[in-house]
Amino acid sequence: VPSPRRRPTIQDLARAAGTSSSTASRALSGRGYVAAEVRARVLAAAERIGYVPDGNARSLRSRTSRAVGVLVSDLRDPFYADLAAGIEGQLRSAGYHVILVSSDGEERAEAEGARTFLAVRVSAAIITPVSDHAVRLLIDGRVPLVQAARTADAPACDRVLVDDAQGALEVTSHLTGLGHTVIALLAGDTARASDLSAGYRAALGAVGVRADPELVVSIRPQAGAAREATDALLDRRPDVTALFAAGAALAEGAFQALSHRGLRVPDDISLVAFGDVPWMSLVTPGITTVDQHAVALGRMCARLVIERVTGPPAGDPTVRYIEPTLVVRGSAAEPARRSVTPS
Amino acid sequence: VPSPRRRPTIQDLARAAGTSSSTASRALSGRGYVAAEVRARVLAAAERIGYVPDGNARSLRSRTSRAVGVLVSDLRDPFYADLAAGIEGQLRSAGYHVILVSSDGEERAEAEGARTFLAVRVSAAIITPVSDHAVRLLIDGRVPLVQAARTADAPACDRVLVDDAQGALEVTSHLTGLGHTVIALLAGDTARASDLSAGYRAALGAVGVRADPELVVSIRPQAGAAREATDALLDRRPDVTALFAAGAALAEGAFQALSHRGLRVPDDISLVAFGDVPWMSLVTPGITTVDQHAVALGRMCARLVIERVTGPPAGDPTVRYIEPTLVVRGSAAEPARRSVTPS
DNA sequence: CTGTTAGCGCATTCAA
DNA sequence: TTGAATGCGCTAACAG
Repeated sequence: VPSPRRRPTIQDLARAAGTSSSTASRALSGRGYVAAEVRARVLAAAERIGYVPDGNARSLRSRTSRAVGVLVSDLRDPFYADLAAGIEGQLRSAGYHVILVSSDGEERAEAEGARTFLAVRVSAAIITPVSDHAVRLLIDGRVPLVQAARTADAPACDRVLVDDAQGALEVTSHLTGLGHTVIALLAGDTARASDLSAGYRAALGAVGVRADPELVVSIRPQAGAAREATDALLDRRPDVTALFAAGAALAEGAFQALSHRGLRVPDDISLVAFGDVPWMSLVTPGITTVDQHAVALGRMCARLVIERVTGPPAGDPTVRYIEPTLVVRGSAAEPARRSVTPS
Repeated sequence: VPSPRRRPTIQDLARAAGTSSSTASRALSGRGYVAAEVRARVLAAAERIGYVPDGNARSLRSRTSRAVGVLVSDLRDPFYADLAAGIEGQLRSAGYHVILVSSDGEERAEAEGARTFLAVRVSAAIITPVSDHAVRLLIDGRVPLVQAARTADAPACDRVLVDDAQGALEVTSHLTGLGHTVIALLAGDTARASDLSAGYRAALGAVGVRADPELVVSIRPQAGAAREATDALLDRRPDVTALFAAGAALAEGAFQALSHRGLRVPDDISLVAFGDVPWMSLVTPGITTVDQHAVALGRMCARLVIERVTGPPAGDPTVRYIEPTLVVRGSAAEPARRSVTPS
């Protein structure tokens, strides 16, 4: 049957089922009393005439929506893709749908995305903000908010964080356990850098070595920058025996720089990373790193946001942590005696 | 100022600007006559009181929406992530927002997603369907549709496709050009497989060799399956000198199987792929492959869908092609004389 | 248990 | 050029 020009409304449905529209509405939503027999009749009619409730009208009237805004920095980055996938799956199975914005790290796009969320009356939002402008906008608009994996310094709201300090501690300890003491840290200039470097310093401290500021370099979190930085670092400090690249893209750059220099991993130098992406298990040797469980992180964000939407009013902001896991592969080994240093 | 409990409506805005709500509406939308001075006053007031138009009310009344449904098979797959990123960016800059569903390849989720799109009255949809159920649903609902990178055999609609046959032809020709004739094809059991294998066969035909059916294996498009299949294939046919893994995940599995067997690439065997993902440029040697330009593909889908929404009524279904590009790295070389075959 | 009534916030007639 | 009136499709009160 060629469907009618106009989409069937609840009135059409009511007519087809021989009831009033409010009864039809109750039958569909399950709220309020409806005779079982009538209910069945309505459902059957809906199926028959191909009735699909209009979400806009529904939201308008009921002042709620099944939409959740999701704002990530860059969908092409596997971390955010996994995060988004986790969020989407969990929300979908709870009956919500996702409005997705990938800001490409641009403040402009972020703010625009936040405004979109306000406009469509999302019932909540999950974001990984680079600036706090978007956060402000959303909070001012009274949108329940959870921040994922970042701690934009500004206003307080629910967060789900990766325990960056713990992860960095573990992977750095792995290095010190192997005997390394001259360990360089390549960190991205993001909100997460301070926790990461705290973990790094803690691990060094635990074996009685003071972090050397010259070995800590902060750069844009991109492979190209990491390549250059690694090169420069190694020129300056040929005594480093291990490199901690605190991010998947950084590890990529570092890895390239190392190969390019003809340095063998881990024989000549050890390399560890933060964040697990496919290539790390494909190269030889595999990269020892820490898995941040991005999908699980996404799921937890979704769960938290649903609690906030369906649960009791406010309460204090919640912070939950995802415990990352050390993944030992082959890229870290005991330091070699490379140079002719007397000692 | 702590914003009021209730979000400002256009009535509040009208009051604040000293006009009627209809004038305010015209001032905001830019449709119809409004004195320049009044218009400025309204815009200023909107800014001041933090007015954000209610998208639901707007859609309900105007029977249009700025939402586009995007349904991909698996966000965690870099191809779909890139595709989604391309779509989202292009749509956003055209003033649309994205409702994203990642179906994880499940028909169930796909259909559910399609129903969501209908419910929220998206003005169009872009999908990579595994079954045609979702396609049907959307077409029956008169939703302008473009299919991305897949040709679900069922109903005709706009499509943007990767020229799979051409890409496969190029990469296989690269192999034959090097002197290979015993080339195995590892293909996923997807809608794209037939074009891919057509290109493969064409390349072989061009140098006068008939494709050996025993060398063509069709499997689930996953690394694990590819690992096993590669192993089995090499046991059966130790004479193959090159492997074409027609998909990034397949290439991953094949690569692992090869390393595991202690086969050196490309000295002992050549490997080429279809689809470019980060690890392919990080391993040594880099994997020779074909770049399908997923982001550009996404952008083109978005452009096409916008044309359909804003342009003249219908017209015949359009098909556009993305031309993939051969990326030569080091994983293919002249075939070695490995076995003691008497020539 | 069911039907009637009344808007949700907005864009669009139509008169003025 | 502006304002008053109307209803998009639905659900929440209320009365039966």
